[in-house]
Amino acid sequence: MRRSTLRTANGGADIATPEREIGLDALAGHAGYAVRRFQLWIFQDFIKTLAEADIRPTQYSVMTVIGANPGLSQMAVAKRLGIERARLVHLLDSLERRNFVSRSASATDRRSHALHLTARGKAALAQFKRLAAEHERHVAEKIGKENRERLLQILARFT
Amino acid sequence: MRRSTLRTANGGADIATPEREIGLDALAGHAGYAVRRFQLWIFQDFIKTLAEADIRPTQYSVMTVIGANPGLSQMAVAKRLGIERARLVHLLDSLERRNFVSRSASATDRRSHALHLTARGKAALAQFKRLAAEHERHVAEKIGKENRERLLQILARFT
DNA sequence: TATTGTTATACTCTATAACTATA
DNA sequence: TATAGTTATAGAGTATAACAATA
Repeated sequence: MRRSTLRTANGGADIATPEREIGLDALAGHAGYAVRRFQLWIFQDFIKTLAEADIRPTQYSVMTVIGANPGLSQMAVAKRLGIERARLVHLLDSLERRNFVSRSASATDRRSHALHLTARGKAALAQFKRLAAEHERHVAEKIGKENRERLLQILARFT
Repeated sequence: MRRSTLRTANGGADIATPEREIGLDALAGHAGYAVRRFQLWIFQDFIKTLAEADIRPTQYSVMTVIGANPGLSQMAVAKRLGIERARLVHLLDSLERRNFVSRSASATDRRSHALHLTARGKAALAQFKRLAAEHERHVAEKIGKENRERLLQILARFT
């Protein structure tokens, strides 16, 4: 492999180019690139921090919205969170299998299901929220408390 | 479907709850949720803006880094951009098929390939960069020029 | 006719593991 | 032994299309 090299203080020996020496060129000016890398970091930390609960970000978002808005239809949840309705079917299947969420018949529209957390789901969500708050502290530690708040403010329009 | 309703100015008729009326609860305080929604918006705009060139964000990032650092190995590109080396193989296959990138034998390590843009790749990348700059202007219009710069600053450590 | 939930398909992405040829 | 590139597989995630039941 042709590797560019650089002089160092260690007696002048050539060492392989460290990762950070590879320039990003135009990429450095693209918000999307930085946002994507940050999002990967943040999801990895979320998954790791909530690993003991075996809950992923999307599952957490679905349970949180159902918990705060009992009786919502699948379409309403899907639209609110920007999830495809076809995908929500499988997400709910797995949450129902774990007895966190129930689909019951809607009183007014026989096409749709009313979504509720079960008693077990409510207790579980309380735990998830504690762990998620811990994850959020990791974010604040990583980028700074004020930067985190600025970020939330700037991006509020997308939520 | 059981739908919460609200009084409106239109003579007091009940209307279905609009999406925005569904509360996010704890989700509103999670940077990851906002970042994820923003990232989806930004990638969609990128893909749409570069549709005429048929180039996606990851392909663009790979070509930009190779263009700025000719002769890099696949491992070096993969590590720098946080892409799995197994995935980079397929990404390069498609870029090579379109004659944008070449894999040539490394002079010093017969296990690795030296990556270069072809003449056609260089010309194409110049066009991609013009379109990507247009996409970046959409981002600035969406969140504001200063907010975009603040964002780049806050997230620079992840790039 | 349109909508809700469902099923199915295809393609992208992520995460591994294993193989080969080299080092 | 370890590394670079490759192949393969499995699980998420995304994007569609089509269908039955119902509006």
